[in-house]
Amino acid sequence: MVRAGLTTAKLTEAAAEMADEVGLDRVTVSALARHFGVKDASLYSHIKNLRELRVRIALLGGAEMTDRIAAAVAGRAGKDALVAFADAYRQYALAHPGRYAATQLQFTPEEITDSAVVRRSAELTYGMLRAYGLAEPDLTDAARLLRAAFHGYIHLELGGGFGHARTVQESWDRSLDALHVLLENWPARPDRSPR
Amino acid sequence: MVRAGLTTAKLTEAAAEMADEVGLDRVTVSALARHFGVKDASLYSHIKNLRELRVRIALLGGAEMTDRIAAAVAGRAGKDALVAFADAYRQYALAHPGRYAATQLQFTPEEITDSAVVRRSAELTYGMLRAYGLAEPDLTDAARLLRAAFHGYIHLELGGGFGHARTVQESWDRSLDALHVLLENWPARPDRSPR
DNA sequence: CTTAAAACCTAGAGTTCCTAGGAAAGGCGG
DNA sequence: CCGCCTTTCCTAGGAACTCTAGGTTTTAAG
Repeated sequence: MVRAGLTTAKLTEAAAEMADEVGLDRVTVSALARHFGVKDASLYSHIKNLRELRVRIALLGGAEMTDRIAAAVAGRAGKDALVAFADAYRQYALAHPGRYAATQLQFTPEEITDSAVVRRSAELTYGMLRAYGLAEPDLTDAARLLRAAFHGYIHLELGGGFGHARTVQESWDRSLDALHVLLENWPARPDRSPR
Repeated sequence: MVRAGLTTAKLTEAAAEMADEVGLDRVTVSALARHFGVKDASLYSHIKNLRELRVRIALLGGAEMTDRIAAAVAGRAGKDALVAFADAYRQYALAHPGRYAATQLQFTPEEITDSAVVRRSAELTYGMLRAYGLAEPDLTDAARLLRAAFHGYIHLELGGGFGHARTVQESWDRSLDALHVLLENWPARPDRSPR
């Protein structure tokens, strides 16, 4: 009998593909074992449990995504960089919804501490914002708002949360215009909180 | 033997409470049956399946949330309304993370068509934006960006996606300031797309 | 009191996650 | 070539969960 020759990497790749095709929640250990023509129990030599498999999908997706974004923003600044970042983000998420969904799981610190993905992603965001000349803590606030807007948009789009009257692409482009204007006119901080 | 006197409404309420306490994915039919001291199969007289239970949690959460938001924005306009809307949104989501998570499921059209929640939520958003004097399609674009930003912020906050150096509350307040400025200075539409 | 609906039950099929311990394949030194 | 050891994959099975089919008991209305 010829063996499947499984490795953790092969399992992760197949699981990621399956997640993109049928949805993350339908990636089960059983389904993955069936895909390789192998018994469920055989997978547990390569992964600790289902949770670990999902975290691996997330780390794979996160690394791929930051690679695409890094390539997109390279050599750009200001609005060019913002649009390139955002479009690369959105295109990856739409092309790989399962991997993207995995990146949105809640992680414990030890699940991601040894990974460079988080740090790299933060560096990219701050680099993209550099041209706008913001200083801390405005920089952090702006980065958080951007991340939230990007993720929220994708999440709503994937979930069908938008009607069809106006295409999402048009709204997305106009929202990026608006966010660019926002970053160029980031409001001055009040000396003390008026609220 | 005294009967539990189950109804669909009681099940939904208990399930929602359970979701807020232990997380939506740990709300199971079995756990709910145990909670009422009843066998699993007994619940299927009141709910069709687990999916329906989750949808009901979502509709309950959505209705409660729009009620809170409606009360918060009543009598306010402009930035007051924006801040009231956003704060009510965030406070509900943080106080009821399980219900809120349920509202983010992907629904089929027939699961929500008979519900007024979606329409009411849209009305609130457009009403809140009225003072900014936007016309379509800018109104739709702005509404989408706001929804995305709110949801993205909450999602990242609940998932622990933010570091602790700066409190989320501060960033949130500053982001609302920024969004207010943005809405007051929504960029003019280009006659033809320059991208 | 009768009766019919509603609430709850037993029994069981099928899926999934995961563990424990055993067998077989492949590579390595002798 | 051969024994040996690591890795890969297996059988067996427990526990939890979803859901169906069909029966029994409670409740309330006539």
